[in-house]
Amino acid sequence: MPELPEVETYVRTLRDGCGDYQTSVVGQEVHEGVVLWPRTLAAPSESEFRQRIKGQVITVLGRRGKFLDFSLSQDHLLIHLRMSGDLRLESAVDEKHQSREYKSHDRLVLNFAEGSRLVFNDTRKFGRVWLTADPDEVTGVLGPEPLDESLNGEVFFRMLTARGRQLKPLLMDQSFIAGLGNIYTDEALHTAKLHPLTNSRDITKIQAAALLKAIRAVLNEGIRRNGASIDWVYRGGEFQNHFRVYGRTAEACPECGTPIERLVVGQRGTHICPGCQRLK
DNA sequence: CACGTCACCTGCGTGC
DNA sequence: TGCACGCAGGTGACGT
Repeated sequence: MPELPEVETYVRTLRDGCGDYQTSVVGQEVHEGVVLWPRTLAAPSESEFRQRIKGQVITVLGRRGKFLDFSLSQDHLLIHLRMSGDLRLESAVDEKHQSREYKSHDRLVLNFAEGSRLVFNDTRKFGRVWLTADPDEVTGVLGPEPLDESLNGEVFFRMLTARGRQLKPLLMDQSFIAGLGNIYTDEALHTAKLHPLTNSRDITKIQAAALLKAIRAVLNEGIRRNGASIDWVYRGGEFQNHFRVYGRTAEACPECGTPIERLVVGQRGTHICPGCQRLK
């Protein structure tokens, strides 16, 4: 499900409070960790997880690529939502949660000392959670953050031309750049007027700068619109109402009016405007 | 190193 | 109505 903007939205919501529940996970002491679907826990073992997380306090909530990074007193709790993961914070005073019931597809729960709880729900069971003293063991392989100022057109040009790969799979490779998924990659390539099959080695310096600018533009717009909500999983975002190409097969390109085409690249549905995005 | 294929999972929409 | 099929925001393990 989520790409960088959706994960960023979760982080901000959990950190700063949401809707009728104006509280933060930051400062919460974990009273108990409950594992409902064991494979959700990538590491450590379930027994060690429960023992080790008890009593730790959440001090900082951040994001690295598509990972949520909860800094705890001693460890880091890393969560990757993959395709269908969802997080919800339930208040201790919320009547309907007093029974402490679980919803279908709830996989892992953190019960906080003050009575509220954070629940990880994941229909497709692809999501994973890590508890580790060294988050680099998990996120160390990630490429740079696309919104990080230290990444500039010059650096990005060198990164692209150092490889000889199709642009779309390369942009979706988290070790190349962190946070882009199927939606934002299609949107960024369209904005930069680049075909997804273009070889990264053939990119000019100008095109590299334009692509980085496009990536940042679509990510920032996604964040500003609270992410994209498609289907039944993630609610609240509205970026899905502003897609230029993603999921708009046969509709008119907002730039030139040409019908948008769907192709498959690296097993993923890919949307392009054949007028704007030419393959040389 | 680049790329294709399958696996991991569940649920929804479509067409017969 | 039932049912097969294709599709879905992600990633990792293989084989070529």
